[in-house]
Amino acid sequence: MPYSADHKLQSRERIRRAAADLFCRQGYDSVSISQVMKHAKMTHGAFYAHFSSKGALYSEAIKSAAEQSLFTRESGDLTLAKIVNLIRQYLSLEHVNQEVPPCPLAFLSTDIAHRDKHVKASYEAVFNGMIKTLSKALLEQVLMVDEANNEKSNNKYTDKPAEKQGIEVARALAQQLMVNLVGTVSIARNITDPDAQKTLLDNTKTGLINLLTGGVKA
Amino acid sequence: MPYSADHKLQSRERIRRAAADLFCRQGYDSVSISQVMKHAKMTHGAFYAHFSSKGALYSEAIKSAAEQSLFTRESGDLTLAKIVNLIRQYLSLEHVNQEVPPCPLAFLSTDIAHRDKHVKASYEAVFNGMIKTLSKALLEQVLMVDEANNEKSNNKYTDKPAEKQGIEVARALAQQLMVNLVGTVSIARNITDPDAQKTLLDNTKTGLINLLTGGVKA
DNA sequence: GTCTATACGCCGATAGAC
DNA sequence: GTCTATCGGCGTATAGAC
Repeated sequence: MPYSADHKLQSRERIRRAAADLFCRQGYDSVSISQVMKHAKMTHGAFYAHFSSKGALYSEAIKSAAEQSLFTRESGDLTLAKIVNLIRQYLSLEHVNQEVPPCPLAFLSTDIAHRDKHVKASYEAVFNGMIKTLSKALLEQVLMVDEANNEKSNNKYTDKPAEKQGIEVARALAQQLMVNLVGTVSIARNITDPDAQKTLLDNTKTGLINLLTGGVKA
Repeated sequence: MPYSADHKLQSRERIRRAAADLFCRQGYDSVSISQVMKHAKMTHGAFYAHFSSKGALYSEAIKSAAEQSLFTRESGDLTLAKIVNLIRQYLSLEHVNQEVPPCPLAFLSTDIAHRDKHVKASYEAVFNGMIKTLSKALLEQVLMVDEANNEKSNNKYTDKPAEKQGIEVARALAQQLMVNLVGTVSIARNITDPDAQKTLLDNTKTGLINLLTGGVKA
């Protein structure tokens, strides 16, 4: 056995990472297998010892991109302050310009819509994972805000236990957050005027921070 | 002159529309010129009498898609009620599934990021047009809401004329609106579970309507 | 302006040596 | 497992007849 099992895993991982980087940068069709393998320091022919097709690689690349993205890297024991920090990084020019590992949800969204169900399943899994992480972290915050609000306003959810209601609110909040992040970055990538780009990013930034820190301006 | 000038314009417009439809459905790379021309009831070779390259066609197709999208079709003399209606249509399953002419901003976003500056310029022009239309319509609404709020809360913008401040708020509101619409549809397209898809769309729907009709729940 | 025919290149996938 | 070499197909773009 001239090659160890570990060596194969390492090669596979190099391909996965190279693919994640290139696909995020150029999209599915504009990246060739030769190109990926070249970045992974191998040749074209070796590819099929690791993946059955280009589509299968794409599915893996989405997960790999998610693993490397700032979302995963910063999400250990998320506090509200950390979430705010995450928002700032996500909506930074560095992220839009891919100077940091980008979020596949924003950088590959329309590309994925044209692929098969396995690829979409990867996207969906990444999305659900982020929602889960976020909503769990937001739950505590939501309960605190609710408690504060209940003192000065009528509670229209009195027919439900506070905690169960909180979970729903937290999930909805997490979804709103993700939608705003992905939408803003998706659009900002196609805006060439740097001032307009910055305005767009900043606008969402303040909007989201307002949303999370109580929701209401006045 | 066996062909009238009008005939040429008609042919060009057929190509433009066919391209808009196909690009939105399949993305740039997956659509061939032969395919576009077939939908336009012509053959491959005739294409270059109308456009200089596939990229030039793409740039035009983005504008064509915008012209046909529900956003343009419904935006004559926008009232708040019409905007709410627009939001409902935009965030409908029919739009996500492209049973109505789709919004290129949501359906082509990552695809466009990989093309040249002319293509991006088209995207940017469409985006700016929509922001302009929306913010103009929202301005009136914002001023009304401000007036109402000023009676029961402190106005933190007292150092600026109300109208000028209103324009900025309206633009910010329009951007937030667009970001939410584009982000939600971009993500929802890749969600296979119909229930999760519907939840996502509905969640943004209520969030945006709350945002527009005063911003605050309580 | 539209047609048919074709030049030319690139890509995904496979075959077979080492 | 990785290499080199190649097959088969399809893409953009062009040439030239009508």
